Amino acid sequence: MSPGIPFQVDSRSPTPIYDQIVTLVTFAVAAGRLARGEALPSVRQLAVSLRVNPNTVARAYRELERDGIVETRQGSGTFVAGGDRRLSAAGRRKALAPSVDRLCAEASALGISPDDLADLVREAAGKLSSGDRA
Amino acid sequence: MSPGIPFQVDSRSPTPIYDQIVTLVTFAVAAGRLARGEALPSVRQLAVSLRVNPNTVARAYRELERDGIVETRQGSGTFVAGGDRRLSAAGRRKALAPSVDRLCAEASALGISPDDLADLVREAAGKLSSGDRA
Amino acid sequence: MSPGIPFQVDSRSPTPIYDQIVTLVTFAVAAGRLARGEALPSVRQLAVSLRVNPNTVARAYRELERDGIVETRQGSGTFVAGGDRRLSAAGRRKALAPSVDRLCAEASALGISPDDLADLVREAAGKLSSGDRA
Amino acid sequence: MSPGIPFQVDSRSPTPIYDQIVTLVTFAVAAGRLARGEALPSVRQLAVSLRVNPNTVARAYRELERDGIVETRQGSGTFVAGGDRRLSAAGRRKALAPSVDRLCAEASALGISPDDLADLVREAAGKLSSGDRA
DNA sequence: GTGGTCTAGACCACC
DNA sequence: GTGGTCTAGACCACG
Repeated sequence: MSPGIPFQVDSRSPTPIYDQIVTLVTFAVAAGRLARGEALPSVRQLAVSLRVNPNTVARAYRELERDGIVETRQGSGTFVAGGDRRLSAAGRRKALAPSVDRLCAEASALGISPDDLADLVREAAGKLSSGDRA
Repeated sequence: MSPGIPFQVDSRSPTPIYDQIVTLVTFAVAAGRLARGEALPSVRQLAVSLRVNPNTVARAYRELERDGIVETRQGSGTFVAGGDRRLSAAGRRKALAPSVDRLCAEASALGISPDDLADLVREAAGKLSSGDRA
Repeated sequence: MSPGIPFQVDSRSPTPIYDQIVTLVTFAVAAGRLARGEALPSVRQLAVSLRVNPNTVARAYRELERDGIVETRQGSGTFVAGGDRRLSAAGRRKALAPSVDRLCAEASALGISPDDLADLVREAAGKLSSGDRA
Repeated sequence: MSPGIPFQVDSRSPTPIYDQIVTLVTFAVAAGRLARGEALPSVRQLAVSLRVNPNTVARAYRELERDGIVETRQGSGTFVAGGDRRLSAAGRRKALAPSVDRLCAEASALGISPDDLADLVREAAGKLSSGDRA
């Protein structure tokens, strides 16, 4: 997972941290950036790297397992599960829609035009994808 | 306020509803879309329109009052407060930054490119601003 | 907190209950009777002890947090915040002045002399401080 | 009434203004400072003198009438009612007890000793009774 | 166990 | 009509 997902988490967000982790992993699998059978970082590793309580990571992994996204093999670690969870380009756009809508509502309230907002987003996303972090 | 804010709220969002209302009103004032002295919808009205409990709206208004964004006059209603709370264009962009970052992280995990994301956003924002409703 | 505040609340008072709680805690901190870092009773505990709805206590704690008087740690409890909020003797007398004035106005209307009033007050306060209870 | 009651009202108090007026008049009658048959100031007069909405004074008079404390005679004014509502010294002290208790609780939370509190009160009451106001 | 949010509905104060 | 407080009780997140 290290060389893939810009894995960062916002502890001040109202979205629970474990939920942010679930979303990011789910999305990474949907995008094929985490391949079938690939190992996820250990609970402790990821907890350290995200500066988060290990319980929180453990809970995220538990939910991912419940969703069939990952599998835990006792004593060996957590791995991306077997079934194909990749989404088409359209499916991935659809998965992102609620977040997009929420941002647009805020931008609209702030009086930021669609074009200006698109520019802001392109710029921020560009910065992210150059300087990734696991 | 009628012709101002595209006032909609997502009850499934992890962000508390009262917080969404606070954000939207704060942003609308920052953008100058709610003018000084202008009346906000009554607690009950807005509750009906958002399909939310009046207490939830009341809490949002209470917090907005503590923040000095609005003033309430007993028996008369809630109004945008006196001091100028408008923000410059740069200030408004900055206010939006955390939400933009969050979206970009999700898009990155989904493997959506900055350009594609920007297009998605422009499109969604465009739709919103054409068909408004308070 | 157990051996600290004579914590009682008057539900018939026009002063909202949550406000009475805020005042009492704020005063106790100002007096140094609640020390920095000390735990407050849990919301549910205090609610039972005051025979009040938990929501009412929660609201008081929320306001105290916004005022920087206490800090809440999720899943752990509510604690007196770090900054020093203690007041000098003069400051504490000043904080009490409005309540004193109000009582004096009532006593005056009742035709009770300043000396008699002082005696009444000394006596009532003495009883309170002997038989405390949180 | 002019030369009797230190008639002042605190608009920031959570106690409704009309209620403060009711209390003060009731107490003045209990003390014998307003005699049977004596005229109260007109609604408008008192409203001006207290800088308060006439409706508020009118409501106070209405409640006083309901309580049998005063009588309204159409076209002539409001007067202290017939029955003897004066209280003994003990009765007057008892009427004041709730207010005394409330103050003592606050003082206790502030860590002010009964003796110090009594001094504060004597001083404030003394000032009040020298410089009265209608 | 902790605090946090939300709903439903009652009652009060003010204009 | 307006906002404000309170209760009762459900459900969630976090440790």
